Amino acid sequence: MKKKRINITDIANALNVTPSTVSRALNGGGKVSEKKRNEILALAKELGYRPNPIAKSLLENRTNTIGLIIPEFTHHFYSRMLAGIESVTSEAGYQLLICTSNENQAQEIKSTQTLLDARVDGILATISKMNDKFEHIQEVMDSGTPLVLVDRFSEEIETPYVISDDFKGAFSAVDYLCQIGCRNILHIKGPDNLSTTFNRFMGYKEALRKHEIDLNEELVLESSDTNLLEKIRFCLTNHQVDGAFTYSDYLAFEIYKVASELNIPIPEQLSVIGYADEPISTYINPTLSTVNQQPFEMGAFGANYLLNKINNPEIGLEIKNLETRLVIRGSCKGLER
Amino acid sequence: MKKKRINITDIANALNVTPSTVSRALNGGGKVSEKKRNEILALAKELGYRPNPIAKSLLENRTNTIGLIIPEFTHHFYSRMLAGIESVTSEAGYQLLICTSNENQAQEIKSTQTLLDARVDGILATISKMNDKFEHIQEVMDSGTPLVLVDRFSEEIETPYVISDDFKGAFSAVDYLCQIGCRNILHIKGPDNLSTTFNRFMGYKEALRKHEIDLNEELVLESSDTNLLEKIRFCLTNHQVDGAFTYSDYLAFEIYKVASELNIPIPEQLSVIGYADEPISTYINPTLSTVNQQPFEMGAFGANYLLNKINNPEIGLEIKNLETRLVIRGSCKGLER
DNA sequence: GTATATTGGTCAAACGTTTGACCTAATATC
DNA sequence: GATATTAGGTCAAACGTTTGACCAATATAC
Repeated sequence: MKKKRINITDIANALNVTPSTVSRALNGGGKVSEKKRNEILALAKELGYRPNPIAKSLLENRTNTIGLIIPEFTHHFYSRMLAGIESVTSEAGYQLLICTSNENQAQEIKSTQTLLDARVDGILATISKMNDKFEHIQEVMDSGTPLVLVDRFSEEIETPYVISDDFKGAFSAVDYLCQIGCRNILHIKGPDNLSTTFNRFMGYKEALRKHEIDLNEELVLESSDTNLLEKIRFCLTNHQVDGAFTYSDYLAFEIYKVASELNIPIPEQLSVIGYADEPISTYINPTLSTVNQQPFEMGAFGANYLLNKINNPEIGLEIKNLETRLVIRGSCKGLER
Repeated sequence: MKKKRINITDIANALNVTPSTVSRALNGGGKVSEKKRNEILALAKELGYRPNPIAKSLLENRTNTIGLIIPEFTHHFYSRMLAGIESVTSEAGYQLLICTSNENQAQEIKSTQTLLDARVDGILATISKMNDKFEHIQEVMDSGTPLVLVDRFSEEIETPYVISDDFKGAFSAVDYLCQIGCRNILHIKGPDNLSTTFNRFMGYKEALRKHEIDLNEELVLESSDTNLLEKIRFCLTNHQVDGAFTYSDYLAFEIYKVASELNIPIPEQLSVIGYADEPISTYINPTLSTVNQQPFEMGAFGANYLLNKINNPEIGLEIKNLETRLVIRGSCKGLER
């Protein structure tokens, strides 16, 4: 059974003043003599008074809470993002109400409803992979609740975004591969319909163009392909592939698998760069070069952005493209030779 | 600017009834004619009425929110645990307020304060690694807020626990190593002062005892040792080590490193079992055998336990020891041979 | 035909806090 | 000495909801 918390009226009664006076004493709003104020402060401290934020919320129509919707907890990327978000919100004295969508639109809809019902002051969300309906997002925007979307972009929703610069990230990776001498660079694309898939592919193409390498369509594979391993095997065998850039680190591991099978040494004969900088990358042999998306910074930036928007509702819609960081490890030849 | 939400009084005014009637109509508490109820329900739906949980909280002295304190987001174990917790709380219609301690006691203290201030209905926490003060935990208990601790145990705190059965987990691993014929089994202990470290070590010893193998103190190393690699090297070279059981998967990778250096083939000459079933384990070569602690189930169980305790405050203090699951992969010889 | 129960509602308090409006006594201004 | 100002408070409404107490009208029981 919850113990009764002492409240402002208890203090008021004990000192024969009104709750208003106690409130003003505690919040420093003039109108109370130095003597009374000290008495009140002392008693409040002694009794361990802590204001009830619920009463305050009801009155002020704000909860000091921000709502978060993420697709999953279990991906390292989202964990780091979450850590970044939490570091900012907790510092700013905001609480964090968390929901998952499990990449499931129905659950995402339910989550937005939950957060709106809870009267959060703002929402930070990563839309789920499978999305074709946007009414629930529109409803959030219509409600006047500040909304910032992170990580994934959708043309259909006009709101501030904080995303990672996939184009530049991919470009930097493939540019590096070209610089170390790769000429036949394989690319494995991500899931269809994701802006990230598209942008990384564009970055790949742009880097090839910069180095005057013709795009070879046969070297572009789809991760969704059911016999992806087969296709990789075919490419490695027949196209003198000397470099590979994959949509994710996990896809890079598929390349490792086939390369090891075919006795193609990495990095001597094949340089590989993945994407996301999964922790696994440093444990695998050889350690995997990759593009770090700085998810912590992304979360932190998004949270700051949202807090800003909460306090300055007139802030417009902006798309913030965060820098990535190319991390070169054992899976690539070095630059100097 | 937040749009005004329509409330019970708006509906009441529109239909010329009192808020009480609307409330009773919505909550089905008799005393309202079928006709009026339908009118009210229809209008509520049309206007998109959603009850304000804050007002309800103030009145009922419960928030339908449970608070969570975890040491980190970024460990796979805690991510999974979090997922388990969320699956239960969201299903039960509870919200989740999340804080991190960053394994830092000061922050843990701040977090408990935050959660108590927020008037959460219960707290689920994993105490931070470094803990010597317990007043803040005591304060939670004194406040009458139901508390369930997960993952880590401390003798100093008397409250329900949901922990993983480290003793049995370790026992099953070492028992397996013995069964496949290992006789000189190395163990690397975890951080001092952690109950998990102690219990896993006890499980290791008990399994040796079962198989009538004398404990060789020289085969027991400390992960905190600054020249751990050196020590492993010494053991592998001089003690004919044929099995290894480590406090964590990461420590197992240290063994991989030294074994590869010394050209000791795994699993032919050395079988290795780690602990925690990090996702990395299936990507490393050879894939690592390990003890899965079922963190998702742990989180789910803890959350269920807490919800139960919230609704039945008289529930006593129990220590629930969850089963682990031994996962045998490429780093161990098979049972039949 | 009176007493009683039932139906369908209203009223007001309560939850804890803040805040504008008001009040009184003392002090300052001229 | 009359008036204005100030300091130090009090009062009550407000936030949105629930709920026990009350009430009037109708239906039921005898």
